[in-house]
Amino acid sequence: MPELPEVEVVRRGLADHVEGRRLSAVELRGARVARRHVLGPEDLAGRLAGRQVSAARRRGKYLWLDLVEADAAGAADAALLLHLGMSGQLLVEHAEAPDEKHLHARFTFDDDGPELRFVDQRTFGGLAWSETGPDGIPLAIAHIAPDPFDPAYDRDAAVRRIKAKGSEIKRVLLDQTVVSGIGNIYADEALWRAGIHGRRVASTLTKPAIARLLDHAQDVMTQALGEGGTSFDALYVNVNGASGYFGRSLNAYGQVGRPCRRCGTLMLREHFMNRSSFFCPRCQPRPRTTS
DNA sequence: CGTTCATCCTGAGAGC
DNA sequence: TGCTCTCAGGATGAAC
Repeated sequence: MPELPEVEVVRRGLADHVEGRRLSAVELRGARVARRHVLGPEDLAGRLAGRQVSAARRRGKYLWLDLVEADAAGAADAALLLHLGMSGQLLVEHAEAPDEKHLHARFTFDDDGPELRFVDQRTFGGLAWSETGPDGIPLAIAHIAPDPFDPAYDRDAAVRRIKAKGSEIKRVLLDQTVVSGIGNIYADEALWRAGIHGRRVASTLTKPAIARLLDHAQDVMTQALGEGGTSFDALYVNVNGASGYFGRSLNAYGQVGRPCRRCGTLMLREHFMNRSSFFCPRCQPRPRTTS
């Protein structure tokens, strides 16, 4: 659900509200939310209690809280990894607020401040403990490529990898091991801006075209972040429960039947990987061969 | 090895 | 109203 801009909005909220605070207790409801933690929810809660949050960080759509022993000065060597999945929310709330229907985790701190809650209707998201590598990235997400805003992002290297792929370009954009952070909305937006149909085979694109496509993806995510992210409903909110406004600026995603904002041709929708793709048939001509 | 697909869930909205 | 069906901002492991 949330893609890079929406996750970054959440990260900033975490940085504002939990950095520097010391966890007193973590309540985990049900086994599913911590299913990635093989030792079980009790073990996870035990590891977290007493730890201090030194930073809220992000790579692609993954979030994590760097954890240190209370008042320690050294670099974090462990992290609480968080993923919002399709419907996850992290909310900063007072303890008196009634529990949400799909509340899966409650983090309380050893101060008088508000608690942090993980709420997730579908529970595709979840929490896990991870050691941190020498580069500061949790080992559990070592397979996730840098996103376009990461200092480690190497656009030319990404272009070369994409150029070598025989898959359709939209699949490659969604592949988090190539470039992370791009999901279904921003893939469609970037393809529309670049005038490329998602079913084009990646290797048939020129390297300059691939580079432009990646830059469009970066640009559209920058703009979305500037408007607080994209939200169509109350599911996609920041830590204070507020929605972003980029939905009004979408040119492709969800625009089926409306005129293309560039050429006026009616936008189309097609099924793709058990979801949908939206495109302009004139600006983004479908390749002759579909595979 | 790389690639594709089904699957995990709940709820909203459409159509009958 | 209520039922059935489709669809949803994602990632993963199993199967080829």
